[in-house]
Amino acid sequence: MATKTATKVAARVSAKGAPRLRNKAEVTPDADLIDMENGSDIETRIYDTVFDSVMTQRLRPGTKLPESSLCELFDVSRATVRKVLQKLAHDHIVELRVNRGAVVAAPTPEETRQIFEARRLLEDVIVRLAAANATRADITALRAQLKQEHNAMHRFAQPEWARLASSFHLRLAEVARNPILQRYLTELVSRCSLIVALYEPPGNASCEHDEHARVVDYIEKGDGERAAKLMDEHLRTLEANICVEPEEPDNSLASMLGLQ
Amino acid sequence: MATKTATKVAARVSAKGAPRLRNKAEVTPDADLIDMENGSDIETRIYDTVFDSVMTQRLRPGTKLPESSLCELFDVSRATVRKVLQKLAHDHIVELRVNRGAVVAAPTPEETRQIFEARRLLEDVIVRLAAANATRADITALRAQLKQEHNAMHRFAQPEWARLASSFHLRLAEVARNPILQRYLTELVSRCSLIVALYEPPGNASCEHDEHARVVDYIEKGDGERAAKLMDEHLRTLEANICVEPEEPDNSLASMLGLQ
DNA sequence: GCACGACGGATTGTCAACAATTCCTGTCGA
DNA sequence: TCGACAGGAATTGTTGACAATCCGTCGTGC
Repeated sequence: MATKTATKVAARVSAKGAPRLRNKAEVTPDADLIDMENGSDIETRIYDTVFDSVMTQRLRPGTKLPESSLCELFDVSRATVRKVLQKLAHDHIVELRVNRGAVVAAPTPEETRQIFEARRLLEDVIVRLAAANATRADITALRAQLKQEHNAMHRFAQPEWARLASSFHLRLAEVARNPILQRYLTELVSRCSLIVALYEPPGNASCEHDEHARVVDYIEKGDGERAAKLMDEHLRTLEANICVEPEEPDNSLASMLGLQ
Repeated sequence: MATKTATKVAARVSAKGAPRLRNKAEVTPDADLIDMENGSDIETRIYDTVFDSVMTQRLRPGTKLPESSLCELFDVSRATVRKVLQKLAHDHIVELRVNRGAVVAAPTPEETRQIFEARRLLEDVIVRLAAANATRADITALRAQLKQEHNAMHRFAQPEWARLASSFHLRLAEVARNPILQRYLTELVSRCSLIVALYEPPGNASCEHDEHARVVDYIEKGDGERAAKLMDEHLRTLEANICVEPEEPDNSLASMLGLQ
């Protein structure tokens, strides 16, 4: 049964992603354009698809990711899928259990505390850097991002909005002009999305739009101190809104069937 | 020629590490004891050996790491070596170029600036956490670590001392009680060692012992503010001591031959 | 004498088959 | 009715061989 569920979810993933490939020749032409770092096109595509599905909470924590399913979905060999899963595991997006395959990571309450603490401290540093380095163009770009976010919220486009709200924090890291800290924050933000998906009180908002806007205001003024303080409160609110009770192993079947 | 050099270096690596294995049965018995996370014993051994060789500067930046050499040195298949190299690449210890194999990473001047900036900011946060969370036992352990460091310095045991000096920073991160930040710092410290190996002014000391000791003093008093300030200066000194001139492509042959 | 292109060795990327383990399910006995 | 055990299907780990690519060298033409 678990297998069936995973397959169905994976199918949705592929539906969202680019159309299936028949062979390598089809994907080669435009590969160079997207190519970043070292990933050989198709690998980054698989990675990004899974990653994006986790960020938008279509792939929920604990979901199994069988190699064979991913193979036929993306029409690649197991070696390729395997490499991608390794990378996702290194980024703590999935958990790799020996001889038992990969599942979407499900952080424990203690890990949750550590992740949020690390994120608060890291964003504090990043916001100050952003306030020090922001150009006029940066502010304009951030405001454009905020507008998109605002629109998505009013359109009740939940997945889109969740993505944009997370994206705002990463854009801020861009302005800080330190790719290393940006990479660390990327990992933490995605893990936070994971946590929200795991412990979400149904129908709870993840990020207040106004707080984002006010952070940008302070950054524009170069007031890193106030911007950092506001961001800290913003993240504490986010953390407080998730109910992280140790009733983790419960929601397996009974609740899904509406019993209990 | 490059291949020859790499092989020679790798040979030294294996000489330092545990004795060669003939087959799997030999290593299985004590594997469970060392086993951490998910790595299947032999993989973590290869990883640690390479990692340690980089940290102690036996493997210099730019050194090639051919798969076949590592295969016969550790008596494993290419798939295993390949997995380890992927992991090392993810941690930015080696660089993986498509179709051209792995080399020990050689950070550019710009990357160097980013790494040191990230490290300074991260250690600032960590030191404050450590000051807030340190127990009596932690202080005792840190002092013991300092003593070892002191001894190694006076014995002129350079590689040992370099390892211990880096290790001190990581121990501090342990005291901060946040494994995530600790992992980030581990990555940054190892990359700094890499940089020191790349841009080292011959015979230059990497870490002042006294500064480490004074940081511990402040932490014992719970004075995170002063400890952080001191650590910041300490790291700025370290960064200032490496000469990162953009004459990177030059020192290839002329300087090696003592000409120019 | 020098630049350009082709060939061979070496190295890496990819794949498919085999071996080992786990999970599910059905049966037996108390 | 419940627990334990065993068999089989499904999934993962591993290996070896094959294909593609890169590097150094040689040869040819200008």
